[in-house]
Amino acid sequence: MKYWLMKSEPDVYSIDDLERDLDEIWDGVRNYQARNFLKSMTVGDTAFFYHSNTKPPGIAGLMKISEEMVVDPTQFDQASKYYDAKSTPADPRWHTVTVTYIETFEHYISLNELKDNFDPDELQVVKRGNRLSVMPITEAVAKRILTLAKSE
DNA sequence: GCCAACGTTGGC
DNA sequence: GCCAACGTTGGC
Repeated sequence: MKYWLMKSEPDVYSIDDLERDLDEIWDGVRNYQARNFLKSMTVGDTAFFYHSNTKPPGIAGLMKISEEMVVDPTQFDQASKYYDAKSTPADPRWHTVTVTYIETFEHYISLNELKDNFDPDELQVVKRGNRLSVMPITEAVAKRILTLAKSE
């Protein structure tokens, strides 16, 4: 059982969208380090849904991994901005996961609040200049984030 | 809108 | 294999 933080721009796809859809393929990741984390996810893992490029950025809720090693369909879709001409169905380059909605936090945890509570070493998202869109989180840090979400 | 950070591309 | 140019992310 592992814990993750996954970023999405709410203008593109928000936790409200996931609440409506319940399940969604986490497509469009085109960074190898992030992809490798996606490939190491297993069904039942927990992920924090982080809203990036919004005011304020922060953790909006919780989801779980419901399907692992999903081939990202957008890599074969020529109409998609995520189309990858170098990827073939026989040897797909981009794997991801399906996520399932768990809950939206009543208490949205802003990036500033995360910075007040965590060091960049233990929670990479508070590190200045961090651009990784999928990152692992230790169980201890995950528990502290959940405690923050239940406060106030 | 600015810009720091940093990943990717391509010439050599 | 190096590295400059370029593109993208994402906070502010």
